[in-house]
Amino acid sequence: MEPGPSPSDRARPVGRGPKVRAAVLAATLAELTGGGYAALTVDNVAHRAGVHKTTVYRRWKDRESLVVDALGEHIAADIPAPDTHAVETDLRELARSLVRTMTGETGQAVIATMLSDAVRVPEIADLRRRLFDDRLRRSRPVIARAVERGELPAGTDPDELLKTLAAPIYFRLLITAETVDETTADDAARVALAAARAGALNRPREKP
Amino acid sequence: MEPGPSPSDRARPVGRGPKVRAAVLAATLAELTGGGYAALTVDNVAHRAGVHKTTVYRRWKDRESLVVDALGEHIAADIPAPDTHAVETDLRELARSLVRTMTGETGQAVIATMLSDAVRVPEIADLRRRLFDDRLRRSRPVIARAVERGELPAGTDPDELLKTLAAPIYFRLLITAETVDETTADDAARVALAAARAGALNRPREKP
DNA sequence: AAATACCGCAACTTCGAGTTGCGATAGGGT
DNA sequence: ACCCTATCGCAACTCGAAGTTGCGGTATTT
Repeated sequence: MEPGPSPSDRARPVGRGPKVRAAVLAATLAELTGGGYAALTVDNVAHRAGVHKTTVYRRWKDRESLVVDALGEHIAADIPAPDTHAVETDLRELARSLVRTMTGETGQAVIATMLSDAVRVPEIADLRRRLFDDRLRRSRPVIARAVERGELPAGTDPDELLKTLAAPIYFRLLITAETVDETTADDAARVALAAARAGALNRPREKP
Repeated sequence: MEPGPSPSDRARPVGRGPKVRAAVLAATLAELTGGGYAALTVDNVAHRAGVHKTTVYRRWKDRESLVVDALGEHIAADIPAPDTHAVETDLRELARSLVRTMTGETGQAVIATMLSDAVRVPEIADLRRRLFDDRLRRSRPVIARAVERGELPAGTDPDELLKTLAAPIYFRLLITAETVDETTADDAARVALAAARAGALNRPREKP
């Protein structure tokens, strides 16, 4: 479509946009870390961004779209993908990295929002899946290398191993609400490694 | 205190209470399974319970207290505590039992609510902790018996083992949103057992 | 059958989501 | 430097749900 009424014409002052957008999204995340999704009001976000409520509604359809956008900006995390040439340390570093992001202020706000009532919004459910899928995709090579080095059984399923590594961390953070730190990460790494070495994380073998 | 104005007098028609209370709490849980915590309105609950909104507010301070009560009625779960005289089957049965309650309609509503914005309510955070603590307390003997039988290393930490057993189930249900069934339970049991047998779930040994 | 505790009803107040019209403003092209 | 226009601020709305209040009706127990 794109009518393109008069491509030769002048005047397209689209300069104020990005600044406002960034300020509002930052304010949204700040409000999420402060009071959570339920306590997030568009008015408070606007005030914090130094902007009027109407401006927010001109750029975002509703509160939910705003939150979706704000979370979307903060899932493109930079995951190191360690390569220490030893499974123990690689797994430990992966687990510690996860703990760092999950216990950070914004990380906690992000995951809490994604598990809050906002889950009813399909886009947010998608974001939640992508959040872990990204991490999974970038961490798979670490496991593959360990298998190639012969440190893990040949049939080891990278995804199963990585989920086994992450699960206890999420569990303690979300369910039992224990304090999660490097020790938790190291324990998780030790458990996952033991299970993998015992062949409990192998791909399901097809029946002969 | 209890003034007890005239204990000899007659007429104390306190009969209508329990019926209303039960109806409202059931309606609350039904609304939670239907639309979640955010979509729960007192008016809808009242309608479903065949009761007027005012009546609800006469018995509960606000929406949150109502939800706290409704969830509280449904955490006194009946957990079997299997005893098959073999760790493999005991663990498998524990995991399967967890999967059953978590994938049930009310079970999902309960856990979703406890992770929703209602977490800001301290009572609900307490309930969430108690929810797993109860299960932990009743399952500990199962592990203790396995250790006594020599099926698990002497220093095995029951709580660590049970958390390792439960974590992947919660994880797949809450984070990756995979389908969770008996296979998931059996996999979790296999992984936890392998880790325990490798001594990765021993109590932290004091330094000599 | 009568007394009392409980409930239904309607009419409030308050607060946040989301909308609208108008006037002010800032940034880009010339 | 100047104008043009997209964008923003402001105020005044509608709407729905939380929570409250006073009055009159109903059920339950003795």
